[in-house]
Amino acid sequence: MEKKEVKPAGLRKGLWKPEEDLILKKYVETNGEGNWATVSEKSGLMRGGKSCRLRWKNYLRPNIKHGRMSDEEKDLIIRLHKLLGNRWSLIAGRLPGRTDNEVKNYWNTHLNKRGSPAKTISIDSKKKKKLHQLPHSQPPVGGESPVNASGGLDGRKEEEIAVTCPWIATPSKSFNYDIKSPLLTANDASFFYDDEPFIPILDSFVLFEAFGSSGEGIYSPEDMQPVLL
DNA sequence: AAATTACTCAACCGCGGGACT
DNA sequence: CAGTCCCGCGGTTGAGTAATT
Repeated sequence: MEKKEVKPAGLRKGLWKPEEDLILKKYVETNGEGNWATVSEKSGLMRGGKSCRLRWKNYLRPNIKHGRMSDEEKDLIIRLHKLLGNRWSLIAGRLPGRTDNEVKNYWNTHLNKRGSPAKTISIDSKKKKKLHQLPHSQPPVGGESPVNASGGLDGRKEEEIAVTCPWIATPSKSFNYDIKSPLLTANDASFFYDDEPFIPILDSFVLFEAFGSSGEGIYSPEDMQPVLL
């Protein structure tokens, strides 16, 4: 399966100019989102579809919030990351006006560096999807690594999943160890994007997945309780 | 004031998944 | 079922800026 994007010659790269933003914005307003692959030829923008989609999603889309993260947002990011790992789109989905890219950047620059210099909780990016995107890069609530508990994943070395955040590594000292629910109730509709309807069941599923559903007995139903809505 | 270093974050890249044919 | 296309995701890069020497 060849996935290489066709890259017509002469496509612009790099920072977007205000004129380009304007063109893209007008294009989306009249044609709607989607069909990014054809945006460049239809709008006259010399940009690839991916670039257009990213620009729209991260900057031009209505209700995008820029600027400093509030303490509440920081806290939520930390808590959600603890639960979900590097699933930035899921985390961003719970932060109104914030994009996955922004959350990811914020984590990497402001929050992750609070941990060890060990660059990242990295699972080899090529392996990550094979792991079914389970956030085992971070031990969930409870401290003990599910990897250790289950004898390792794909023979990964322990160093690779080294915990980088001391407040996670030492849960008893974690300021948020007794995590309640970082997720909101369905009633809190204003908290979510219009185009990302909040589905409690789905979120429960995500959390279930995040906590492991293979019956390894790491997390009892009691453990699950606080995060299930 | 100039040079260097550190930091931030916008954008790119490669990949996997799903829809469609 | 296999191939192709499009979309979206997470990791990484590098330009721009701020801080420091």
